[in-house]
Amino acid sequence: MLDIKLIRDHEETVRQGLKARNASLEFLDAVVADDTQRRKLVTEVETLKNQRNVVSKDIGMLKSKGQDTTATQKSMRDLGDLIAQKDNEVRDLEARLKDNLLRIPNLPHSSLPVGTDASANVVVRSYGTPRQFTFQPKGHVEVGEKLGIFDFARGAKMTGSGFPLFLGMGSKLQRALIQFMLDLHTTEHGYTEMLPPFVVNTASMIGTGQLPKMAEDMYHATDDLWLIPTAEVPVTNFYRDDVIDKPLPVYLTAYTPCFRREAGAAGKETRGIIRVHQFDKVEMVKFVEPSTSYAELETLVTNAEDVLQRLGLSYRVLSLCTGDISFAAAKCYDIELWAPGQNGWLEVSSCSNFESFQARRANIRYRRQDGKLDFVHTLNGSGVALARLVVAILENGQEADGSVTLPEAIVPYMGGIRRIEPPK
RNA sequence: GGAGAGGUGGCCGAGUGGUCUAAGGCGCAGCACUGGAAAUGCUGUGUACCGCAAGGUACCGUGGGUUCAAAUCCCACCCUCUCCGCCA
Repeated sequence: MLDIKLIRDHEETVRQGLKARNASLEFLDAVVADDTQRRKLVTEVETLKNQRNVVSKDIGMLKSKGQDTTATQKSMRDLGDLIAQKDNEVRDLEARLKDNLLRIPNLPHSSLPVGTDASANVVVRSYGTPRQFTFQPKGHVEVGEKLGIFDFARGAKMTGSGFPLFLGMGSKLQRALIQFMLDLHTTEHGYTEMLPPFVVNTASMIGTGQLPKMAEDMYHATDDLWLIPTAEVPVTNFYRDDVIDKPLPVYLTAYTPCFRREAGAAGKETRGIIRVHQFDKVEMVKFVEPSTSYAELETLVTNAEDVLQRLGLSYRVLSLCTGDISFAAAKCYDIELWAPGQNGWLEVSSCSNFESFQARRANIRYRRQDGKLDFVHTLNGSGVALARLVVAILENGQEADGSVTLPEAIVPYMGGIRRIEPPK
């Protein structure tokens, strides 16, 4: 959520920012109009309330002296009706104002490349050199099916398409990678591990920015609970409506499954486990002092890169352009893994600085040096997303005989297994 | 799911319709006293919104309602604790 004062005082700047990211201006227009109207109305109704408070106090005093106050009470009843009526107007106006405000995306940071779509994203660095194959590398579906480590047909039978099912070494590999990443972030990068609920309430979804706009992209359960699309939601909401009582920065990390309806995405990358409705992910979340958030974003990205470097995978880091960053982000780096079977790049991490956008929605504050309360800056990044990581490991590690050599770093987590062999 | 108790400022806790402008305590900050400290004393100490300001308005779990006036009365809901039931 943008600061209403920023909109009030620098409307043109806000307008330019929204244009740069191709956002609709209709919500901004509505907010500007309602804000003016609201302030006028609030001033009016508060004057009336002051009148009522003063007179009511008098009534109390007069009554204690035994005087008759019937006439005053009658006129106050009318005043009360007027106040109630205006209060209702204010309430309706504020509800609409808030709802529209929640639909305005964050403003892009000045350092972003300008552009309308992904083609304007900029590669800021690359790591590793893609392996040269002596044979034609296969896609992960073919590799994995031969190894018997997943069974998409049965996943589709028990749930539906897009719900992958891992078996045997595939299942173990997922588990090993989760363990490996959590250990890395907790022991070397300074994060505290959390295992949060996998479903959250509506207030949490609003807090991180999924609602109200992205309701169609998520699974909504009974009791008004939502399946989380990312651990970002429960972990960031850990401090919702709180004043953080420990020194900043606070780093948290969590493994969770992620559930995404991917509404409208059918037909694109639907084969295998590249785009699915359920996947596992280790997420990193930071709560930081505003002045440090861009430096913190850089280290966040390197924390994610560290995972990939240790696994010996080739990747590139992209700075997303103004037209391609997500709703709540002010700046975002994507990390993409090289997948030889796809002959292309796979997004496995998205690291974003939300500045105070989420903190303002979720009301997450800290006490500044001068004693004043202020909103923190929040950041999060995948560290990293599974399934696609598995794709890269399978496709990069495949051998001519159909086996897959695993990255050295994961071997201890696999109980010493270095290679997944096809069943005899 | 059932029964009972409860939810008040950073914390503890009083307050059952009218100077509540929420007592008192703890904590914190400043000052005094002191060689320095402890102890003691004094002073200050919530948030948001409206307003150029003076000032005003709102907030006692949340949302409604009654009333001239609600922390206080009524209704619904949420959460916590205790016990019972069910249960991996």
